[in-house]
Amino acid sequence: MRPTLQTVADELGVSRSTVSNAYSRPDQLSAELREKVLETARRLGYPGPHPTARSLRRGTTGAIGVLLNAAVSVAFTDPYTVQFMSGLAAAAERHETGLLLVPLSGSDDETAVRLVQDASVDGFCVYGLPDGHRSLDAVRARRLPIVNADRRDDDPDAMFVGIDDAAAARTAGAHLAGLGHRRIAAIFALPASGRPTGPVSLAGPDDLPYHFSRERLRGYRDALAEAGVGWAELAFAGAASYTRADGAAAAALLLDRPPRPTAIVAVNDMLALGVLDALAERGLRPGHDISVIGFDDVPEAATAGLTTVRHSAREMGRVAGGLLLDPPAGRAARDVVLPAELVVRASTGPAPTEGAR
Amino acid sequence: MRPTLQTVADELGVSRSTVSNAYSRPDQLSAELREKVLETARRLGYPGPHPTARSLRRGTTGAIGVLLNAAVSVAFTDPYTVQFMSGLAAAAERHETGLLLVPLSGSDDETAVRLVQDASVDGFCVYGLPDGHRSLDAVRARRLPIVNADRRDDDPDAMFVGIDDAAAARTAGAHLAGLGHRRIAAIFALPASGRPTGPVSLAGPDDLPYHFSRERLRGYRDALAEAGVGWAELAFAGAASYTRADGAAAAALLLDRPPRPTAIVAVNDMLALGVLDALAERGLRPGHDISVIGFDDVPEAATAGLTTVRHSAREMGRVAGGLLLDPPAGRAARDVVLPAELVVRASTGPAPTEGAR
DNA sequence: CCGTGTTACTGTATCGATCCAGAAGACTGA
DNA sequence: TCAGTCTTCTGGATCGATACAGTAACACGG
Repeated sequence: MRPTLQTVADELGVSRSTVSNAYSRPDQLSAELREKVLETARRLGYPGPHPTARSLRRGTTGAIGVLLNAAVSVAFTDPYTVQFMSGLAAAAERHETGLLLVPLSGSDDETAVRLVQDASVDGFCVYGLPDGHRSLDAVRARRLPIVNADRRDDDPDAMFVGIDDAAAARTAGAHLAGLGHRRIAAIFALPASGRPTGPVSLAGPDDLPYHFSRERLRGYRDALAEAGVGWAELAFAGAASYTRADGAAAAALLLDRPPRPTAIVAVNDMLALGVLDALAERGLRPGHDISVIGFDDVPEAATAGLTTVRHSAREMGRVAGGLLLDPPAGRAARDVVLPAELVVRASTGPAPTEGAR
Repeated sequence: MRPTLQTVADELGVSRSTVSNAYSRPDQLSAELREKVLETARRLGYPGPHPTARSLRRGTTGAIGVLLNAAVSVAFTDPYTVQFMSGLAAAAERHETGLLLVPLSGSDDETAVRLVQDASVDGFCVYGLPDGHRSLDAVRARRLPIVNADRRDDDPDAMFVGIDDAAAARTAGAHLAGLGHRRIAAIFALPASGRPTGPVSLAGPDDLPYHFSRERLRGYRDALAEAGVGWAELAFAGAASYTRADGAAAAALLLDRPPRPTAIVAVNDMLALGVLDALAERGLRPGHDISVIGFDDVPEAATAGLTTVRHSAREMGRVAGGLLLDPPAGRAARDVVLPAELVVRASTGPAPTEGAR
């Protein structure tokens, strides 16, 4: 039988409490006895206090749950997510805390809810889930600390970390407009509800289920409106996921049917890189024939010469972890807005003059 | 106060067991009563059975622990690890199981042990830890299922998944020898014991603390010995970590002091890609001036034209998860050796004739 | 020698569920 | 009709620890 505290206590003729204290509160017993206890434990093959039992009694688990928007298996291949996780992990390391990845992806709603309910964690980091995802109710029901990363919802108790997406997008939009672009298309992704990549009509940014996409599109809308380009004049394509391949597929639809836009904005870099792929396939020169703007400034963006909005996913992860593991007292401090800036690279340039090509 | 099973039971005038059954064993009570219980629970804001309490009673936690060799924060940036994790996550998803990342990196030995002891998991996947890592004893003491990925140790109970590293390396070594290479150097990494990247002398492969490095070097040794190249004729450089940058640094040491090798083999692709970087910096042509072989065939290897040994990290992760979550009956089936094959690309070519350059 | 502390350890209640033996009632078949 | 089975629900034991109040022993100042 697996040895327990009691086993060790009996062997030594001391009380269970004393053995427990030997592990968790060394100041509660003499150094000699403690040594004797630990030695006996070693001899009996007692691996130390049972983590689950300890968690139950203590009321804390030493782990935080991470809810990812995509399949864990996909998330790992997305550089932005990887950076975010890397920051989160750094924070967890500092607090000697584990990271429990909750695989929500393939699961139906019911399973997703159960997974959230069953997660032994002290708090949740919700990363990029679409609004209204079934698991969100389950998360709230747990009444644990929650930090939303790159997303906001109507939960007044949830903490937040992210950037001012709308403001950043406004800057990017102004940049485009300043270059003379008027025929502009936008690419975003829609949750994997089986919806195919394709052109869509969009009454307004509010129709998008992802907070960051929504805000970013809102920023573009405002900036372009200021330049005299109305919402109705924009073209849209919805990708099936936030991946490069789907970005390329979405771009293809925009490029292959007239009127061809002079600029394409994507709500993140992966989609934008896909756009560049689609341009390359067609022999179109980014920044000359068609301007492209991404968002996030993942490492590949620099290599590809992609104009984008730079902010630090890693820092965001770090802050998210900090908020969960060491929540600041003030309510205001639980809402962290990180800086972001437009990085102009070769993928944007003056709009080609009408009929020049 | 947070509602418990009892709260719901009292409200409804039924027993605690019945409420429990409503959640966990629907066949044990009538559909109507179950609906009433769930409805009451919803009304009271009861989030479902407490995961920790349930785990304690049931004896299972619904999560598996992952011990990574590097800082979690670094691991996420290594493509091979990412692929492995992606496979592991896929397996976890299928079994509705969480993945608990145990951040061992920055921690001193004592902390590492505590983290392992405190992890609420049903099993451990040990991935690429160096032999003798302190946490390994702690893992064994837990007496949980263990699967070693890409590593073997002397624990007879541990399961295994990996490839036949030595055989694969032998094939690669034969390839090099067949191309006429005789002045050959090898690059590997040493655990982050503060040891700097630098040239080292190595009595034999056995001195390496990483199983896979050891085996791979062993394979090269055998193949080269067969071609008449003795161990003493080989040059070595130890990198501080398995990263591209450290690979480049290690390669620099080999390239900048005569006699310059005609071929450099690295125990993984990241180091090898670093070697290519170092070559590029010096205007040396891989496959002409210097041949380079990696190991793993990460996606970047194809782009870089790197000759390497292909095997699937993703599949390995998947198998590791399967072994943990659904252990096969037979002892033999708990030792899975996946296929691997040499992929010859542009980075290897005939050895330059002496003094040709 | 008493009162007050301090140190070192014990014992019981408790964390929040699940398990399992068993009871009560309904149903079945001969 | 009555034993036997099924369905539905109950109650107590239990998982393995920690918290906290309490006790005994010893020290120390006055």
